[in-house]
Amino acid sequence: MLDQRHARRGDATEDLGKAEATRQSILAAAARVFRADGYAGARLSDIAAKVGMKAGSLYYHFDSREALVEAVMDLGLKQTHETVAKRLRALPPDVGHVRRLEVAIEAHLELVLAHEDISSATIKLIWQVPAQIRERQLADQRAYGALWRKLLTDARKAGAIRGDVDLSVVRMAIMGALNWAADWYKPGRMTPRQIARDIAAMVLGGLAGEPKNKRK
Amino acid sequence: MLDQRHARRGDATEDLGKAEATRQSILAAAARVFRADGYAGARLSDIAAKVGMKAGSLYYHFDSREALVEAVMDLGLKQTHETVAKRLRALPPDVGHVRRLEVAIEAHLELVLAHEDISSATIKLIWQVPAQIRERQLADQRAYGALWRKLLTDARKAGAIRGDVDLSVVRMAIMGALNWAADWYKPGRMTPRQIARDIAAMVLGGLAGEPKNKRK
DNA sequence: TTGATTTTCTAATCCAAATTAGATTATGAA
DNA sequence: TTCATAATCTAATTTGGATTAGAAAATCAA
Repeated sequence: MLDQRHARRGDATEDLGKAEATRQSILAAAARVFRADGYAGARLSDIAAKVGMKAGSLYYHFDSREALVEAVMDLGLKQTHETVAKRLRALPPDVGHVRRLEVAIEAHLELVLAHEDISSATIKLIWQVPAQIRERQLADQRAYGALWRKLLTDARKAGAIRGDVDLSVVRMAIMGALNWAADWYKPGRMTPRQIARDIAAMVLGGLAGEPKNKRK
Repeated sequence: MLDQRHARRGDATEDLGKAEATRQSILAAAARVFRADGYAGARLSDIAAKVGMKAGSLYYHFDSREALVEAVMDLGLKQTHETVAKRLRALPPDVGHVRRLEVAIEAHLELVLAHEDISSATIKLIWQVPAQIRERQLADQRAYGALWRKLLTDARKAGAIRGDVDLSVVRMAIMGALNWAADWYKPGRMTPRQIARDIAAMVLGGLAGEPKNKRK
């Protein structure tokens, strides 16, 4: 479909052909608009304008508004999953379970708070989007959920985390604490990393009592 | 506007006059529909049907779709705030700070998970609704936020919670963990109270290490 | 250049709901 | 009963965007 005979040099990120390139920028623009205005409030014309085209032209790249939002979410989920997984893989193999959780929390949160990022749009959209799209999306999220489930069950097996709480609840509570940040965070006072540390400290160490390791 | 000469007996809950009574049932129906279908997906005709009337008739009670959703949210926020505050007030004055936090967490979560409740609709709607409504709503939430802020700062002053985390972050993380539950919770496996206990255990005691008080 | 193909634009058309106007029915006081 | 007002209904009308069809413009291999 795309004739690429001509495009055979440069790195993988650059070399996508024109259609694919605009497709990407449409996705980026859509993510921003959907994120800012919500699924209901986002207009195709807004998205198109951000890319410098007219609403109708979007249909050359996407079949419909719904197809577009679904593409955004697919990409966002994949990005989140891959980024977190990569950060975990990059850890030395002897790193403790609690530290691994801490790293996962930081990685996820940084994606959530990344300005104009597709990951955060995805998170916000999941409960706004038509039910049918949501079903598919939630199904896809299982794989990412599994990553976290494993993180937690491994930690428990090793005795690194307490045994008296339901791990599904814990997992969702962590997701909630992190994802909610997409909504209230305003850049300035604190960096994503600082926020991640505080949330990790609370989740892992608990609020009650004195800190295990006094920070700073 | 409402002639109540005739309605001068019975308790306060019963005696609202017809208009006010249907207004209430419209709000309840709207909460359910908005909660289930999202702001974008909810149709006035669905809401009207649930009350047993036609879409047009809603306009006798509310100026517009937006006015309706805003009324739902106002009521939901007020309900949440009042319920949590009441539960805290009901506590003996010598109850410790950590326990007070625990109670607030339980109360909030039970509202969030209450089936067909206006509180939970409000929480879900906040990020779906048009920006202008959201602004007003977030402003109103400050009062409720202040309740939590006080809970946390009092606890810290008393040395009941660790001193090395930002309390705003903590507060929002707790809200996130609790509010997110509105989305994933399915009645059946666990009760809202059990979930609340696990989240409170994590937030207050931390995941790492053994539980302070082994449960059950 | 040229023609084929890809990409975008313009200008309808479509459509699902929100909204409104006026008619109709309920209700309760006299 | 009767009247006035409250509450609802019916049946348009409006509206804001999504979607589409066909006309331009851009791109590029030859």
